[in-house]
Amino acid sequence: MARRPQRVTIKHVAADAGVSLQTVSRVINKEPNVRAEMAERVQASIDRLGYVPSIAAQRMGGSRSYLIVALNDRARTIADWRNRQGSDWVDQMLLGGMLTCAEHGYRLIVELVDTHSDHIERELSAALAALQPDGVILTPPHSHNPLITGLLAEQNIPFARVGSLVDGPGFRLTMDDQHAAVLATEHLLELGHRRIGLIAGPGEYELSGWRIQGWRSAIRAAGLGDDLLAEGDFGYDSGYTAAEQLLGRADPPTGIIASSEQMAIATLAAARARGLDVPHDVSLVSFDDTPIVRFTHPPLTAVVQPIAEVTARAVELLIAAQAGGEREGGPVVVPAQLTVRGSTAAVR
Amino acid sequence: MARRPQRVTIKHVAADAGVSLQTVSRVINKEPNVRAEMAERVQASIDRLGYVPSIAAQRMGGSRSYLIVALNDRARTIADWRNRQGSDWVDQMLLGGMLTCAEHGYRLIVELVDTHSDHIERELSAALAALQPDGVILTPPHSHNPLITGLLAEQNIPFARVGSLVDGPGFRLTMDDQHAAVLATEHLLELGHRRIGLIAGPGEYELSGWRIQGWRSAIRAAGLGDDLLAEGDFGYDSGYTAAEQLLGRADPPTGIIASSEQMAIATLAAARARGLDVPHDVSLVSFDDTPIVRFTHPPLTAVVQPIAEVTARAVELLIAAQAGGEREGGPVVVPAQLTVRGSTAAVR
DNA sequence: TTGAAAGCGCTAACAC
DNA sequence: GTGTTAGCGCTTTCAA
Repeated sequence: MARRPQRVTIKHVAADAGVSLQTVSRVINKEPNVRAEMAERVQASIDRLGYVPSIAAQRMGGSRSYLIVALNDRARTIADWRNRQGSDWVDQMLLGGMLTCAEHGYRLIVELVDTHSDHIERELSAALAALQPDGVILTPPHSHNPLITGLLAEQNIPFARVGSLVDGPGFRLTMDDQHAAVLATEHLLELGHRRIGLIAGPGEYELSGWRIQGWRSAIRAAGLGDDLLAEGDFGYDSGYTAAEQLLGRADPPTGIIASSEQMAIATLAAARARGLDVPHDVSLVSFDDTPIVRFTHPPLTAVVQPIAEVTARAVELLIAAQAGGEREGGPVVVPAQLTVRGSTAAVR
Repeated sequence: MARRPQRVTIKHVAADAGVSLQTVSRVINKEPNVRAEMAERVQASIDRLGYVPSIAAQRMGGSRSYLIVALNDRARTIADWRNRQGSDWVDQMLLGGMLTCAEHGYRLIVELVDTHSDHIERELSAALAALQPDGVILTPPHSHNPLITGLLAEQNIPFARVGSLVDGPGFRLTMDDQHAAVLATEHLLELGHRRIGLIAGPGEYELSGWRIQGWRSAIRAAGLGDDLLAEGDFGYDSGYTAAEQLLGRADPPTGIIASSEQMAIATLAAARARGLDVPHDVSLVSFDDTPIVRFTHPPLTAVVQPIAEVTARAVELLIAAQAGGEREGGPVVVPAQLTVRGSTAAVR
């Protein structure tokens, strides 16, 4: 490959504007202590020459890298992709994260790491060393992994923990899963259901517990028992098993809330296999509003998780932290909502 | 924010191994002219210290940036995302691109640019200046945009053109849309259909033409007429209109091939609105095997486009080009396949 | 085969 | 307010 052509550098701008490098640098970084008139002149040169700073050079100079890393679970992400079932989590993260990054001159880089790997620290350290990101977004189940959070804290890299509320360093963001579970449960209660089951996610995810709490509190507030609980791993097979377990009881639920899209469609299939009609024999709520759940028959009532928005907020927090804003306070909550579709109906 | 802690740099490794910086650099970059014994010693130090080179510094030193940019159409990508209908194109690109990048120590960065913008060159130049990627992947309709390809060629940045066959610089990759259209058409012919319509994509996409050619050649080979042609813009509304147009004819098709997921589900809806049963009154083939088309009723027979694999191949070509391999020759073809589902049946 | 010197583009720290 | 100096971590010369 031939060498790259001559780039426009800060030097060219400085020469063009007849000022020092430093002044140009100040203008680029919107620092104070530059006369407006001077700033304008420099900006004019920048525009004329079409100068854009190299982020590699900026990073080398000791400033930011303008890179934010989104860390996802490798196994789950790849599995979802291969299925082409796109839990669409990554898609939504990319949307929210990347657009917000772009607004601030940052880029988002998606990285996958093994959750259950003993060399997780090495993998993460390598990524941090290579990229030197200005911030990291952690998604469950990484969000509360002390190996990860510890490393990040130690290296003084701002990070956001999505879906985690346990104490510790890092910004915390949630979609208020507990409240979302309450919404879903109350929706079924209002339709007259008295036996409402929950297929929870794996205990390794904090949000699995929150959803159980929300479901339980709503159930109890209605004076009902909370024994219709099963657990899956978010995957289809486990959802099918859990649904069978619930539907096979002597007192089966008339309404089921499934903690993931895959478990919801598995429940749909399990109900159908038993000759049960959804929604008339069993109502079903999915905890994920993916493209798929809107095209099943019937389309599923679902908890809409604002993944894109949460990621956008995470990016903003990280960039603000970079800029020196030492935000403190509680977690950022972007509440999920319930979208009612054909899979829930009044109890027969 | 406090400063970052001391990183492990090439200096530490050099000191640890008792060699010069240059020797370490040679080992990192697997250059020849290093005695095996020496290389081993240096590698041992690298491993022990957990050293990973900074890509910013590598880039500054005049070497690669280890970054590959995937350029997508802003408006379409955002619209798809917002719908949460994920044409899942970006998802699949990210999968294929990012995993392959990771294998070679590269990262993939997704960038969005406006296709129909007059400042497209400025947008692109800015991204190139900031990131200095080692390669760029162009997706339709950017793949044959001379403003873009010209700029890239001029700056000597290797790039891959997905879904474009027109002459010019850059690697060309296709999923053999023409053949895919033949497959879809022949499938319908084998089912006994004699009136097979095509809802083509917009002419601005090269692949729209290829699909028309494939459909036409198969139709003609069967001795049939090729007048059942309508055009959409890949979106739902245009697909609905096109479907109405075809189905409203005096001699409506008994089989329709739609050039996108959205146009396929629009056709499904249009058929249903006319009281037509799919597949018994009209058979339907989608040109995109997204999560959604497998959950419509009936699930759609679809052309499966190997987006992830094409992107993976593109990444490999770009990295090889970086390394000096001046590959020449024809386009890389990763053929699409047909998956038969419930939306196609023998003609009644 | 190895090492020393210079420089990539930018910013921090300091001087003016 | 503005300019000067030094240096980030690495790779490219070039010399040994």
